[in-house]
Amino acid sequence: MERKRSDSIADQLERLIFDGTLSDGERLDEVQLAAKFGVSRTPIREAFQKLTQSGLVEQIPRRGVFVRQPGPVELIEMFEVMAELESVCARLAASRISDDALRDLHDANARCNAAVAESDSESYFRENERFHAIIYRQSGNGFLEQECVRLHRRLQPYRKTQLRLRGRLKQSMAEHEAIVAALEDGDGVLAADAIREHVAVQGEKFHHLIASLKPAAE
Amino acid sequence: MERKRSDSIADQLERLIFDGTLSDGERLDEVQLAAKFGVSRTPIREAFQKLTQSGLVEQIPRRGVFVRQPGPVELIEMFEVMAELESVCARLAASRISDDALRDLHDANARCNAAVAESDSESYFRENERFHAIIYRQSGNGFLEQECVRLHRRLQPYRKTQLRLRGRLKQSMAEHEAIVAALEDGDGVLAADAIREHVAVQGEKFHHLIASLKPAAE
DNA sequence: GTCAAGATTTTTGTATACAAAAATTTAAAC
DNA sequence: GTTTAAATTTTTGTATACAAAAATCTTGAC
Repeated sequence: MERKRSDSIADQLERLIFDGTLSDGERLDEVQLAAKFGVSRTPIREAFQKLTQSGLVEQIPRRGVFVRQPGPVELIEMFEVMAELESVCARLAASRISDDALRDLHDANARCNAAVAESDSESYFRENERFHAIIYRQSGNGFLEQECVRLHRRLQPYRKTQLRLRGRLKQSMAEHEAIVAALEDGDGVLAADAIREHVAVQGEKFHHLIASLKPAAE
Repeated sequence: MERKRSDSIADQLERLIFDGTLSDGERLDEVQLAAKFGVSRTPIREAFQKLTQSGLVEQIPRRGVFVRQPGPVELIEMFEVMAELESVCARLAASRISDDALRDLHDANARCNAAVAESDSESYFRENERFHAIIYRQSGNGFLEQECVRLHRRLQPYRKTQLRLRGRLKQSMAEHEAIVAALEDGDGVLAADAIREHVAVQGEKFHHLIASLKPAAE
């Protein structure tokens, strides 16, 4: 199953934070969680450190750990950074991308389209992730790729909220096509601008979404 | 002194890795280090996790932790990403920067120049870091700022090798001036290009440096 | 009744003990 | 002499025990 008990626990806690079961500012009790997971405090504490690393949790010495849900501002900021990082990937990839990778991009797009048609959100996200991962890889910079994957993964749960926005998916696919076209032309600037907009708009949409949900929640 | 025993140990191990006392691929023995630091295995293991997070060490389950010095390729990649991130900061800062911040940039530059004149590398690095930190801050994106500080800190030890390169510091200061000028003009594109080159050249210089050292070492 | 100081309880951080997995050594078979 | 398999030793991962710090509760003074 998992490599270590603490890894499994970290994953489970991560999911609980992502889906909102553990809300912002909530304190995570070591002994309580230890009992819940049927382990001692040690693996729980190790899991806490992993979560601290991902920024999902804040550890205050001698006080405990608290879940740290990024607020709207931080999320917008993260999407902005994601947009810029992907933009860099695209610019670098434009001159380095292989024909195989271009074929893979087309393939991922085709599968994405199919998923949209079938409203299969699960496979949509899988193929969308593959699309972006290919561009990261084709930047030719392994460290950049790593950083992109890390941030993409961290933003994943917030990306899902976009499914609710009517017409967004279809437009998103059109943007994918434009990005691939720019890469095929080897036009780095165009590809960079296209993907920056593509990602940045997700952050903005997300912003509008939560802004529109706010009044209803009160 | 420190918040926790494990934090202090993590810092000390970090320094040992940075200065090369602990070389690449070397295995870190828990009990040995515990004895050396006069603590139990627990804080050592916590320190390991922190180092894993910073990428300085690799943890292989059931096998142990191994020092992971970034190779030349990875370092070049990291400098490239740093250059792009700072470039983004400058572009965003150009339209958002405050007069106070511009004054601080001039001030940091003046101190940098003074440090160069006195060959005071300690204060040179402090003021250089301040210069870059101001630009990160003025991007107006807190998350971006955080990521920049993180990467800057990680590259710090490798930046120091540049002190050996004759004339580099003086040129570097001229580049700083050009960056500030572009920011004062509110020219985001120019500022972005200037700082990208400024940082990227560090990576290249570093590359040349290690390349020139390689044959001598054999 | 309110506030403060001390005592008690929690809770975190560290040490130690134990279990399971990997590495190493030893021994036996060919 | 080499190779392989079992036994021993190391070493990691987890549990438990203990100490110190923080939080909470209690009690007493005003």
